[in-house]
Amino acid sequence: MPTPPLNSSPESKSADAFAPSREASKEITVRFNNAAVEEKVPEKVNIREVARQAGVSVATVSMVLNASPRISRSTHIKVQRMIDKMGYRPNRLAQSLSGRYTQVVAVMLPPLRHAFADAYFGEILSGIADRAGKLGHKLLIEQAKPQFVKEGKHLELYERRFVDGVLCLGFNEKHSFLSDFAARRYPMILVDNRFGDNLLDYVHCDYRLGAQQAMNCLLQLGHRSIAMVYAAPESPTARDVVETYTSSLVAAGITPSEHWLVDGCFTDEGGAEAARVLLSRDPQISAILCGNDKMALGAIRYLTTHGHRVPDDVSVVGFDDIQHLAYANPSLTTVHLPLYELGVLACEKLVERIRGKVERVAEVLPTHLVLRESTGMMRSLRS
Amino acid sequence: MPTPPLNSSPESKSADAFAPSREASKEITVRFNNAAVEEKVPEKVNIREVARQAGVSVATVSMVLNASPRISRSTHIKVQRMIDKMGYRPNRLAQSLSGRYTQVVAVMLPPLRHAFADAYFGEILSGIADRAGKLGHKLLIEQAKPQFVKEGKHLELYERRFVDGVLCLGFNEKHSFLSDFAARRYPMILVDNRFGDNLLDYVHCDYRLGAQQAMNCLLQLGHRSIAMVYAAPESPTARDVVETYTSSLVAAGITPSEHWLVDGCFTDEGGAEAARVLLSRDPQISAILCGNDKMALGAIRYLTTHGHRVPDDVSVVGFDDIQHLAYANPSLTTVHLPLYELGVLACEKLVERIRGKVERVAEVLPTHLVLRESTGMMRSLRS
DNA sequence: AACCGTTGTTAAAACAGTTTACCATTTTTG
DNA sequence: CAAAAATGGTAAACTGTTTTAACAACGGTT
Repeated sequence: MPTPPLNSSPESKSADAFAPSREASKEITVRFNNAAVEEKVPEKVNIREVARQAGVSVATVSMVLNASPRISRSTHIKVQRMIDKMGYRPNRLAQSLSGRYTQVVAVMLPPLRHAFADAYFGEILSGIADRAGKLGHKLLIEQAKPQFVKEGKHLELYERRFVDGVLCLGFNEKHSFLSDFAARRYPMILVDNRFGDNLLDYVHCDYRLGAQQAMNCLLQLGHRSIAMVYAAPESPTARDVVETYTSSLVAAGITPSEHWLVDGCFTDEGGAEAARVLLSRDPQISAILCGNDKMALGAIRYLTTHGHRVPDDVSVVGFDDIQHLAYANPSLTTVHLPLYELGVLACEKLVERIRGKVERVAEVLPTHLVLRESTGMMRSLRS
Repeated sequence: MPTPPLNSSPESKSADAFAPSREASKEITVRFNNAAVEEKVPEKVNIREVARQAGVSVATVSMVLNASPRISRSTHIKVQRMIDKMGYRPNRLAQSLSGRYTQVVAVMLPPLRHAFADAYFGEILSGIADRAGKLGHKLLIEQAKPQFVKEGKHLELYERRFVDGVLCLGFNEKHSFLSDFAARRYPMILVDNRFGDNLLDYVHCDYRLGAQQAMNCLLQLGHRSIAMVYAAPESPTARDVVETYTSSLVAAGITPSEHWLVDGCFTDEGGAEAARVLLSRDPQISAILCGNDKMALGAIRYLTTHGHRVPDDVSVVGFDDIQHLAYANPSLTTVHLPLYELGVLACEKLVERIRGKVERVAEVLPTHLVLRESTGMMRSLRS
């Protein structure tokens, strides 16, 4: 028995907040039953029927529904009352067919086995879902399996009018099919990355700033031999981190060494292996900057189980600030990425783009460093 | 820099498999460009236009699209060729409006802060997404926030024709609004739980079997003082585990003690705290059965940091078998829940229910125990 | 030769809304 | 007080499909 059902959740507020919902759902039941009683067969109540019962035209009901200013107050009330009485709900297939928008947004995830269970994606998704809900949009999720792209289903999303726009999470420059969207001017925003050619709309965290914050911290603590576990060099934002790492060293008068750079594949195990390789290459290393928290955790696990104390011997800094890691031992100093906010922003901008309010989306969100226990002063400087 | 983008993924197969997609998307580009060249303004090509160009009626094109046997081979080919040439894609809003189904299924998650980043939900979701894709269905995700339910949006999902059916993950008997679905005969399947009144369709893992497997293991290892960290007593499947735990003890001639039962709230920290409480109540306890892996991990963390060796002093068994935990130290013995398969089955059954092929869904999937390092023989029995 | 059953196709009627052009009333303006 | 403008509402066209009933054309029976 898995994951906390509502009421046993840590934030019991959401559990309490749920209580009224039961009454609410009862109320709805009552309302629907009333409708059923009054009209014997309320099956399939449509706008025409409402218009007839209210003694107005179909156009009038439609305008009431859309709060058109051309309808007088009295008519509005009369029609609205009938709508409520009959329990009428406009069919959104018909609305979208005749109207301009579907009010649906797709989220595309990469074809990783655990894409749906990922803390990083999950945090962004939460932001997207919350904002989409507020904007009255529904969310469609797709995993961009090779087959899916091969059959052109990503374009079908628009062309068959499933959605108005797409948010793409976890992709990088190698996924060139993303350019198909831009080529057809279909609204699409790349989330937490960008393309080198800058033709795609994007919204991402300021990885340069984040890397700078992490490096400033380590340098101020007196570290000179600072290694880095990177990943996914095909991702521009990932390259930002490596470049900033290197230039920070140079700016501090330190000569970067190729021996200090290892690919950790963004995974737990990759991070552990990277730590092993780094220390075997250069035992002087006293700090490691990791491209994400998972790799940082792997590195810490390797270090602590192989006679290196963290942070006494080696300091470790991560990237992401994913949940449930604040409790790790030692807890992880990491660059906090505003992923929830990023999701919110991405969704907001996408809708603006769909509505034609903006032509181009290119936003960058600031990061900040969260100081915890995995970093400490350079050995030689401690009193 | 988060979660592995495709190509740096551990299963590099999916990365390789992705390569062809780029060519595929290019091909599509080419095809669309051709269409554009041939017809100047291919904007909004619809079935009427295809019919005109092909010299047949609209009905004929529709029947070709739906592979009706009433269309002759020659006509079929002629029309299909025109469809391809014009790059025509049927508008699915119109299709659904006129037809019976939307071909969309909703997944409803509880309003937990990290519902989208949860390993347990994620695994089920993967199964659902894969099967939905194969069945030609799209997936809509909703979080059942209190406000959402209060406004009756869960019913709107059907009534405004957003979806044909709903899968509900992570809910229990306290969420009585779920009964609204059954009351209206809207297709809905409760995933990995059931309701006491048995009025709701469900698909869940065999928690009794799982608990039995875990208990058999511990009893065979010689343990007599076996505690249990449960959670969410309002969940019938969670109760299954507690009941089986108790009856197993009785069957083994052991008198269950209330001191052996603590609520761990399904969380990491809850599990740690529960372990503390248990051992303070009864230091004799030599084994702990936990209602999920998170709590088991928390318990192990507490034990190992407080002078109890796992499994030498205390054995721990979890429930779920979530990924990335096989590498924990010590690795966790746990009851494997077939969550991916559960998702597949749930989706499959929901579609059958939608199509009227079945009246009722009530399926249970078997579990199995995964033996790892967190369990061992009772101290006194070791040689 | 009149009748019947296939076979393949079509016109027209759903499906359920939005939007536009137009038409009466009123109200305001010159 | 007539003309112009504003107000409130409506009929009809439109969105893009599926489905049904009807209908030719044709070969095969009596």
